[in-house]
Amino acid sequence: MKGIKAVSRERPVLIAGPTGSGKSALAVELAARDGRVIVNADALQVYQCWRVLTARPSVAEEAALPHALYGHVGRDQGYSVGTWLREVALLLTRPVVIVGGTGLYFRALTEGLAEVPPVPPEVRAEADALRLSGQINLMRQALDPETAARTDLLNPVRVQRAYEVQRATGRGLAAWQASGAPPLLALHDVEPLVLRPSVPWLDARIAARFSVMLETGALDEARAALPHWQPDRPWARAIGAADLIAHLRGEMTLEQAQTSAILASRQYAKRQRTWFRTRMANWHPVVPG
RNA sequence: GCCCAGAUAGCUCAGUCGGUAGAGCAGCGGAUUGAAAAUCCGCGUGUCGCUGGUUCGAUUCCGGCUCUGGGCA
Repeated sequence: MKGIKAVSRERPVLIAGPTGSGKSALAVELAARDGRVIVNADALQVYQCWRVLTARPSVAEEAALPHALYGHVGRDQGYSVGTWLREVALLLTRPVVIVGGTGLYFRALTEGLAEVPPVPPEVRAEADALRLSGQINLMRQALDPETAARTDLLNPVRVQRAYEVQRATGRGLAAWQASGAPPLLALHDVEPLVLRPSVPWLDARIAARFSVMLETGALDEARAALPHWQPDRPWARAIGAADLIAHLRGEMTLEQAQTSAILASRQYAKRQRTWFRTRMANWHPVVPG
């Protein structure tokens, strides 16, 4: 890939990019050149149960160079930006290239994440019950004015998060977020790269990639996940997972599952593009292809 | 060849008792501080198949034509 020579050998490198844009290849190049550890910044590639479906590096690729935070989380373990950030902090003693597609993770890394105590499982369970029974209003009403003002009150999961923090800590989310924590890696101390492929180029890659996934075992992974399938769990949110499960259950043809998964990937890539465009405007753009 | 039903947004369709039309999906734009590959918000001009007629006015009613289903031969 062009322009790599200009990338500092000393500073940590961050690589963000939409799904299928070729981030991993770029990370490998820089890791090989500078002896960096490749650190995952993708919310789904942390799960052990998916490798092919989440386009995680292969066993051979993981063996060839040091990788961290890939496939190290079990189905039943909780995981979040906070968990990820704490894990990354422990890795920064070595040269790294942090690569992934999760904008929120990069945001937390370079702008800091408020230190909010963890929400106990019973509070989460209570809030889940409220959301699932459509009682968002009850949760909305429990918020303090400051928190309510900066929360998207039409978004159930945002309301639930604010409610959970209020309930668990007796303090509003806004108050917690006001005491901002310093970033682990400020933008001016790193080499921030963002891949910005053209839409047609990426669409073609996404479609081709899903075919390769099917040829290299995506269905086997889905088959293995089938007995444990719980659509609401974070690991089950991997794009294409629900479609392949539906196919294995005889609810749709493989072709339908493929079409649906490719569509979902394109829509995801679009959301990523929006994040990168508006929130990574000062990152260094790299055009692949 | 005849009969019936359709032809409206990229797709599937609704609707207009005649005053130039609207949903879902797709697409586009946006938000996004602990489930983020999640979740949420905003955006709808399209020869209403073509062509005559009636009418102040037709996508809407009438005739013809074309195409697509289905049926009868």
